[in-house]
Amino acid sequence: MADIKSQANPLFLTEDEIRQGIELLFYAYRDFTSDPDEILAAYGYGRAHHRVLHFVNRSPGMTVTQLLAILRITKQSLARVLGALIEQGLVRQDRGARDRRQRLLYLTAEGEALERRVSAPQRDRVARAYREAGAEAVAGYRKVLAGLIDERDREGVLKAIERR
Amino acid sequence: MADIKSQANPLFLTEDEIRQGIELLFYAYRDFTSDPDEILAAYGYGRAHHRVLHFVNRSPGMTVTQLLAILRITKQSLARVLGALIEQGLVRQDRGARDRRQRLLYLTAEGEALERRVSAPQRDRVARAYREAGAEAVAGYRKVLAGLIDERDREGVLKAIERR
DNA sequence: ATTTTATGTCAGCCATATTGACTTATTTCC
DNA sequence: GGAAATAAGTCAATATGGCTGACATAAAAT
Repeated sequence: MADIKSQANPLFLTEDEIRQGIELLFYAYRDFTSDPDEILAAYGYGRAHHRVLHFVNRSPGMTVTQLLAILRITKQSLARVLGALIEQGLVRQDRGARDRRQRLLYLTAEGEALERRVSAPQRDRVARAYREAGAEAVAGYRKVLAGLIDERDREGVLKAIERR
Repeated sequence: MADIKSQANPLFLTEDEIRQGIELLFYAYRDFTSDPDEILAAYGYGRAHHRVLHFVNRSPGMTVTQLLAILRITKQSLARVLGALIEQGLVRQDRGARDRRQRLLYLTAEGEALERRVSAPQRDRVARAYREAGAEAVAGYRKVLAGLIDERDREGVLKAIERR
């Protein structure tokens, strides 16, 4: 039916097809992160702050350990970023009720406002790409990206993403 | 036919669907870059070196200006990385024949060998994800990622990626 | 009671990026 | 032919976001 060469054939993947898939991911990620980066720079924050705002907003009450596992950075690295956000009243910490060692993380109203402002163009970008590509393409996008995640924690990540 | 809620409906995108698309990209990119990072660390190189090796390998004879446009970094940032690769015999520079101001970039045999070694697990990861997702999903993946690229240079990027 | 876990903190280091200023060689344009 | 623009390189200073190692405290688990 379709031109064989132009189709991604699952039984015969050329090195070139793979390379294209790699480069597309590079370019998409490059531009996908550029919007928040620009906005945050004006506030004196960076990409690392955005990631914290995003995931705390997404899972209010998450622990520091959970956040570290998601970001895959050391607690010393997180400390500087998280400390700044707490100090400036964008993130709040509560002791865990069940486990009082834990510090549960929440965005303050101000933190939520900044998160929304910073992620707005990023959401718009994804929404536009989704609309233009169509529902079927979006399903494929999700399927392939999920397959790129390390297998050992793929299930957990997908569960976390889809939870609600 | 299918459950409406589980489908990405192009006419009614919920904020949650968008957020999931954002997070999937974050996780996929995080793991996608982890393989080369680990290998390169053993050689005393970093992610920036890998990007140079990748794109010079992909487009032998490209100019410094072209590389800067792709990476979206300053020439001072590139200088350190590119300088190290040249110094250690992984990248070679030739004067442009048409424009002698240009320095055309090529990988040496050694550079090609390292590029292959470093990108191998990354290629394997993408190949596996492609095979498991199937041809239709791959087409969707490509469509959405292309839509995430800045519109002003989307056409140029796609042309560059698909050229061969 | 001991060990493990969750979190925090100090200190030092490295990689990657930035801005700004300036140089050299070459091409392009008038 | 001369001025302006372009391609590339370089020096200096700075910021950001990571890292390792060492150590401390509180609370939970064994």
